[in-house]
Amino acid sequence: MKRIAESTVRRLSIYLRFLEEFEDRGLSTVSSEELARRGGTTSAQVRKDLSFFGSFGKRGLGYSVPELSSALREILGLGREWRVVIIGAGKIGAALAQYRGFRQRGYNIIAVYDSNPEKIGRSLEGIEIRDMARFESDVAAEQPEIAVIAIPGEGAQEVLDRIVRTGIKAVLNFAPVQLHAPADVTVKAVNMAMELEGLSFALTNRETD
Amino acid sequence: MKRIAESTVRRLSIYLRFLEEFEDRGLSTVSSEELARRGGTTSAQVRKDLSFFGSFGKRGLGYSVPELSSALREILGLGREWRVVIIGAGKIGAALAQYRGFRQRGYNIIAVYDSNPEKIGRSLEGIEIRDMARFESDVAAEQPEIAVIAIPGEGAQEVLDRIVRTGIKAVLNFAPVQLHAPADVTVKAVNMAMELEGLSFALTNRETD
DNA sequence: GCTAGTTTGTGAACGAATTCACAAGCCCGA
DNA sequence: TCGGGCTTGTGAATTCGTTCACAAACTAGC
Repeated sequence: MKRIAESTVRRLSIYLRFLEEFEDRGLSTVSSEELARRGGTTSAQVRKDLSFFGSFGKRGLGYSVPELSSALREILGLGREWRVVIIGAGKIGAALAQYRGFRQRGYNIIAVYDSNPEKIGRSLEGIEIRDMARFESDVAAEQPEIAVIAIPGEGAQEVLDRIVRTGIKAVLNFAPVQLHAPADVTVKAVNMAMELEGLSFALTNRETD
Repeated sequence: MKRIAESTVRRLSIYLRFLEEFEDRGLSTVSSEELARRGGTTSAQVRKDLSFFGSFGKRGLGYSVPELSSALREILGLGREWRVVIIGAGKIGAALAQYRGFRQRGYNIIAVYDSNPEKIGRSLEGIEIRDMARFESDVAAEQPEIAVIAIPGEGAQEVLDRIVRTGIKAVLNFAPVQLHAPADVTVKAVNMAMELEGLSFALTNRETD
């Protein structure tokens, strides 16, 4: 398979969200034009994005909503359950544990880890908070595919190193630091500090162009 | 000024974070090579990024840490205070309100808004939860520059429309939906559902290339 | 079954962002 | 004060992603 741009994958997520909405409303077909308008892009972009994965539409008619959404779900890896562990039972970890969108899309949170004895043994929305000391042996036994880092920046690289050593290949990082991992491990960052700076940059450099 | 790529601005944020770390450690100069290694990019990229804004280094020596970090802070709009309002006092809104990194960098949360009578009048980490009905008149009086949307997807576009009508030009969106705004309003999205799908895509399409 | 009207899929053209490569400039030690 | 060793700043080359433009393929109405 040809290398797919990250921007393409992001747009596929967006298209899927609209398709699910259309599915709920019982619409049967949709054009690239319609998807583009909703997703804030162009119809050519939509068609090009889809063309990397195959040919899903009918000329003159558009795309079948159920067919395309099922194809996108398959492409995005939503056709199966994923086991997820969260590291850090602070505010962010807690907000993530309760987020319903996770389980809904097949991301199954199997445990939250923390080092704080106060928190260990309690539960968050029915999910057990476990001692971080157990992390490696638990991963060996339960084989989660995805780890979420939800701790402050200082310890984050160290935790990532531990995650990498267990063999987990996909990490979502909420700590506001740049992390380093081997090339075969995918790390995505959600960094609101960076987004805010993007906003103040835009506000600051507004009329100067 | 020439149009600056979003990716450039993101990297500037990353560089700044390292520079602040170096400042704390009392280091006086840094090379593009060092910044690149830490930031996961190349030295040429670092120099090109900076070159859009001026010439900050000394050939043969590198960049002065205090000078470059102060220049980056200025560029990123961190040389002043920004007034921020959060819409939504749920889990995400609460996590944001308590996040210390905000105030630290000059983002001053002046209020949280919600429509739930149970929550109105209470406070989150010392920040008042106000009735969403007051939103427009409060904004007119207090002139916040940045609004954060921290509510579920369904009401998000409607809230964005209200924000836009007040004249606020910068919005950070945590709702997992694609929002539409006029071109003069900058909307940044933090969408963990999308990031997760990027991860499961990577896991799914790993060895097939 | 034929024609008018759509909409896809995709090479080719374009534009944007990254990387290369090197002259220019600076520091330091002799 | 001169030369060797670094490191910046930046045009040019390259790579990557988006947009254009149109033939191919389908529907529907007559």
